[in-house]
Amino acid sequence: MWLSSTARQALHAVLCVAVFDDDGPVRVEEIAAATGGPRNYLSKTLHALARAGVLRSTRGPTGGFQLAESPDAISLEQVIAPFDAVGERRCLMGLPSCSDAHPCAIHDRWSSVATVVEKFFRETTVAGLLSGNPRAVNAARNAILTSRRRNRRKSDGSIKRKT
Amino acid sequence: MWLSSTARQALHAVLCVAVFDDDGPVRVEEIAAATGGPRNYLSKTLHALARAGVLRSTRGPTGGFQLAESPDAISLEQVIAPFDAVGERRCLMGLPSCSDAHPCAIHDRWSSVATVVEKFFRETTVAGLLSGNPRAVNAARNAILTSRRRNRRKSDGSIKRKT
DNA sequence: CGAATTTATCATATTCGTATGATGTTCGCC
DNA sequence: GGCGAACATCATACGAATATGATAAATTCG
Repeated sequence: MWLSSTARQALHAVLCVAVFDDDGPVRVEEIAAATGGPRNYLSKTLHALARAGVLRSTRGPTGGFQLAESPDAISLEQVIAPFDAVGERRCLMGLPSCSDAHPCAIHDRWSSVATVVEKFFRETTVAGLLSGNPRAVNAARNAILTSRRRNRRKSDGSIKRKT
Repeated sequence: MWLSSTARQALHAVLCVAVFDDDGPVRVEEIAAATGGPRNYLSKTLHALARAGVLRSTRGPTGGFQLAESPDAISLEQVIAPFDAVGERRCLMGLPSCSDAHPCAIHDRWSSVATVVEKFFRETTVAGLLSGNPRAVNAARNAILTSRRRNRRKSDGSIKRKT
């Protein structure tokens, strides 16, 4: 039950990137340090998010990952979709013939619950997360910042455009 | 997302057994035929359900699986628990420190959704499934019955106690 | 241009859920 | 008791998700 490990990493990574939106790209190394995930596997995950149109990647020095769109245009479903099919509802017992027309014994009761879950992922946006809990957002910022401090990034603080 | 393959098999199997409650035990072979699942793996799954106190198994001829308790005393969570930890809520992003006291950026919004899901599995009972959709229940009965007819079980119809 | 930096990608390993086949164990019945 | 039916269990295999390490490709900057 619940999300796969990769989908969780993806959500966490997108939050890390979103927190630094308008401050230039965030590197894989920094995200890996902040989330504790494996670096190269994370790279693959982030690349998939870029292909999905959620992130934008730039290579070379000063490179990294940024949001591809405005935070309020990115739903959690978009972030999770490449790794975990949260959109397509399936029969709780795996019956292939189960549908609204030919419901299994659990279908009706489960449908109303599944609808709530799907609605959550579809309607919750990255912007919603950012505005929801300032303390958690600051914690994410700090995780990235300490990673930068450790590695003495040349461009520390100089790329910032907004704050 | 959603249930593991094994948990789905378990749900389906319990439904098959429940449909024949009071009609004597149902054999693994019959359940496998009805669900299309692999026989020995199903055996293992059913055994786990027996250990969990959901089913009762008897060996030898006339053996098979029965419900261990009354259908209204068995929740879907009990059926799923041995295979899929649906009870323990986890942080959507995998943060180990995430809790009500130290919520992550998604925690609060997600909690209310997760509560609905957990409540569903905790409060929906096997009896509820049986009473919910007579046509689906009949379909399950027939799947087992045709399996019996194919194998010409000696005790066909002779064990029935109620209907 | 050349060196440094960073993402992209490939080949391979590990782990876990799932599945298979063979064999052991218990039970009912003659 | 002995035979056959049924669950129990073990050894093994397969595949997908996850992870690792090495290498390629792109970009910046001096």
